[in-house]
Amino acid sequence: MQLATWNVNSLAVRLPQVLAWLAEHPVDVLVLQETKLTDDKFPHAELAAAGWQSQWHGQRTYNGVALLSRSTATDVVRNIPGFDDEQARVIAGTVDGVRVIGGYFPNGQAPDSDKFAYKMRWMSALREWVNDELARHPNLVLMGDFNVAPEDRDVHDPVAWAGQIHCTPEERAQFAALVELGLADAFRLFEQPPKSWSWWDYRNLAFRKNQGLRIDHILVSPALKARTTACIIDKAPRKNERPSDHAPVLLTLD
DNA sequence: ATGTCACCTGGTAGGTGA
Repeated sequence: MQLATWNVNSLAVRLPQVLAWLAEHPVDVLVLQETKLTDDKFPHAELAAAGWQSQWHGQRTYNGVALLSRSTATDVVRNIPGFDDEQARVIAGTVDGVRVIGGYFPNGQAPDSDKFAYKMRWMSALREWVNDELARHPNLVLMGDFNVAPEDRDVHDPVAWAGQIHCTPEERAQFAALVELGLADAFRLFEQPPKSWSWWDYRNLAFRKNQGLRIDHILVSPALKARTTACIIDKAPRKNERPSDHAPVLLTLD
């Protein structure tokens, strides 16, 4: 079984690239972030024609998430239960016995901003809910754009980024708290090329210079960790004409 | 080099968020 996550930065713009990528990587599950589509505009027919069922949770202009799957997703949940949120950031469902939670974590903008406080509240609420979900679903994967670089080795220039958004101690503590629920960062279960990033700023020729951050993650429960055989970042779509600023992350299970 | 992109409003540019 293969699962993947990709922040597409507008599905209206990137649908052809998603279809092309799926044709090359016929994964069982793909969660998308930043679809930036209202629910009435979601391209479920095009995805169905290619062989993927869709569950989606969108809004105007910003955010928006989706869960694409070969098999039907059941027990679908939109956003964090009990957490009042105007923003569409979570889609969850059970596919082939695996509980899949796809998240577009808040960016947080700057450590002293209201948006950062929201990011902290959001991550705390997510953690409490994921803890409940883990009790119900031993086979669980939490993946998406976390907007957190967990360690300095996930940052191209740790000195320049020290204390900046994505790299603050508070965000890293929130990430660590998710891991402490019993989840494993699947990417770090394997030897990886140094300077592996999942996001490169559109500015400053950052991709060409490989100046990026690893902020897109796949966390697996203990039962799934035992089945995990690979986890890679696929940089290829970042080389497309008109790419997303993020690359997909791919998980392979036995 | 703050060297980009996507989307909105309200218009042939400017603001916002990332």
